[in-house]
Amino acid sequence: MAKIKRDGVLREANCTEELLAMRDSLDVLGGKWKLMILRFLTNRTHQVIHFKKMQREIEGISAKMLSKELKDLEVNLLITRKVQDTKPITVAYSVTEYGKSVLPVTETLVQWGLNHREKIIESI
Amino acid sequence: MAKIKRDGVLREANCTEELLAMRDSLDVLGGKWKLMILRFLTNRTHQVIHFKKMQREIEGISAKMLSKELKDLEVNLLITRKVQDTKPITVAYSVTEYGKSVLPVTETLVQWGLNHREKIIESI
DNA sequence: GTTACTAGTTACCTTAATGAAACTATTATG
DNA sequence: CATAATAGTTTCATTAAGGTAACTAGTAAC
Repeated sequence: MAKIKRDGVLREANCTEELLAMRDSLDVLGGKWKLMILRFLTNRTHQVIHFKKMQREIEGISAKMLSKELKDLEVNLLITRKVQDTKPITVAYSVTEYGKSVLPVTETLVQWGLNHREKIIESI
Repeated sequence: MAKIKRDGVLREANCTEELLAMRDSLDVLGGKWKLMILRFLTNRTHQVIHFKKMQREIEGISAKMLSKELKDLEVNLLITRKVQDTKPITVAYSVTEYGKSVLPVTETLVQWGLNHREKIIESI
């Protein structure tokens, strides 16, 4: 296991410390939609993404949940929200550089999900 | 984006497909405790892990939740449960080989959590 | 003036998730 | 006989999560 420095001394990084780090991640990224939204936005950094577009393309999410989750992600500096002076007004959402740091997480989840589906299918 | 074969033709893997895979992962691994438990067990494949030990070392989990989550993980073939004929009886839990396939997921979450904590601290 | 689009918000409701504490059962120790 | 350890289960309660549908507000097209 890795060594880390704390309280001025080197000591063994114990499992507890790893679990606490994971708890931090899950507090910020956990729940049904946050990682989905981040993945969606990260896949489309070359496009302007509006609220309604996300609601249409992220299957199953309601306006209420989308609105709430977007606020949470913005507070944690993972996405930005920009009102555009169009008529009717539109709001452009995009991932921040920091938000892009979540990509390895969503990538492992996508890969695991694909593999899991294969495993389920071949077990029938 | 990667190409995948479906319906006998090659077509572009769209975001929807990635999101569906992630949805599958979250359905199996989501929630407050499952990834914590898997990480804990994966870190201790060289030890025998009993119910009470997990309850003591996974901070904040109750007997009820631990019991329920362990059942879910067992159903999905991610862990095994073995009753040992000791007095008092003990039950040994361990990750399966398939359960170990979740390691990349927990690893990225641990790393992201460590990085996130740093970022929070330096932003004060 | 009615319909439709944008981007949400609000109220109401149901279900899922979680927790605390008490409890069962077995066996051993003092 | 009381205490303590194992591995949970059960009951009761609360909180969090999530859904539906109606609604606001501004603007434009028909």
